[in-house]
Amino acid sequence: MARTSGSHSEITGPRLRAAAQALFARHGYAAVSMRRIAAEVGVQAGALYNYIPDKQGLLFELMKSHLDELLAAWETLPKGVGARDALEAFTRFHVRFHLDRPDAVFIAYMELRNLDPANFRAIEALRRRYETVLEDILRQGAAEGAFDVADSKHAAFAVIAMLTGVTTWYRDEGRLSRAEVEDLYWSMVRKAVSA
Amino acid sequence: MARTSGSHSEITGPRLRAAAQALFARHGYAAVSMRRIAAEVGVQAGALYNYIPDKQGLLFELMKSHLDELLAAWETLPKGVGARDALEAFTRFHVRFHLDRPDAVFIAYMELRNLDPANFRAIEALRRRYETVLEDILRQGAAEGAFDVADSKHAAFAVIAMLTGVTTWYRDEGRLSRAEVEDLYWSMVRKAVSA
DNA sequence: AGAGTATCTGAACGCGCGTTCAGTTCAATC
DNA sequence: GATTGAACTGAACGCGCGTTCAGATACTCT
Repeated sequence: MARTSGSHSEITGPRLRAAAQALFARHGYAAVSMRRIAAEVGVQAGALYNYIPDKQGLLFELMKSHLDELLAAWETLPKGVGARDALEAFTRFHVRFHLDRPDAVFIAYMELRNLDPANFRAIEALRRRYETVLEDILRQGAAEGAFDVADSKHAAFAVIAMLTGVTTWYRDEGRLSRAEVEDLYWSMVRKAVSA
Repeated sequence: MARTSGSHSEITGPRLRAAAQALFARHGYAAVSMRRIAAEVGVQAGALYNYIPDKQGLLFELMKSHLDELLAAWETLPKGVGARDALEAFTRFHVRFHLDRPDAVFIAYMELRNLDPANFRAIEALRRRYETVLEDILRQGAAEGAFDVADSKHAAFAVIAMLTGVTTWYRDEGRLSRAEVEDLYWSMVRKAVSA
């Protein structure tokens, strides 16, 4: 299925994921039916099962691909050497990445409890990897004396929570540009961990 | 109903709210059925309607009473006069209050999208009032020159997001005491807004 | 033109949902 | 001990759920 020469629509798979992502973000996984997703794509509900194993698999794939993309994007980002530069890069990267994908972010943070146990463990592991990125930066900076963080792990949690919160209020039509938002958060993060 | 001389159980109302709060926090509003709540209370589903108008009303009442309590608790808190002391009081109060009510906090932040429009507006207004408390503290501190925050409103959002994030990782059995957690967050908040 | 195949429809499956309500239970009151 | 009335049961209501699948459809390839 969905091979190199489909007869009807070659793009139903991506359209399905896009529709599910928007609906899950807006109404929540449990409140969105397969029929509603299908209607958005323009097919009957049964047709969706040519592209996904089941509803749970659809949720898992959305969350996994989001986190895979997050980690991959960070790893390919060119960055400096010092802890301070790394922290600034991380802060700006996180804000920018999250502002570009509000729906995926919302789902990744809110639908964890709707994952099957095995899927939950897989997603948690990816999330933990990302948290460790910041944790390592903070630890390195503390060792260098550039930062004053007594507890790198919990400081990392606090910073990520603060940064991710940007998605709850930022609107493209709003008063602040993305660059201004980046600056605002970088200013607070920089001071919060400073020696 | 539920007057001073009920025949069966005088305490079913509070037990219903407690059960619903725990289940909603754990599994989400849309994923919890009235029958499951009823089983937790030890009655049949129909009996619940002696205490609530409907499922939506139950969710609304949980969220509203949480936010009412939050605002009332802040307003009765004795506090100093300066912006710095007010910010410390707010920070410690917020962390303590939220650590004491993880389920209510979770629901208040995650089930907004399951509220009917009218209920949503009521809850949003209460939330906005609370955000304004911090916003005013930051603005006052900036005016006094004690803080360096260019944008009180968005700084308030960032600080609240950071503080509320404590509920995602804190466990009573964990390494840090509540006092240590308060100190940790106060240290970061203080520096983040400092001049 | 005909075969082959990816795709989708439309109906059906059993099930659990929120909510209602006539009837039952039971403690308090007279 | 009869009456009251709050509390609760148990069954029922229509409905939408996730999922399956036989059959129809429409495209590609020979």
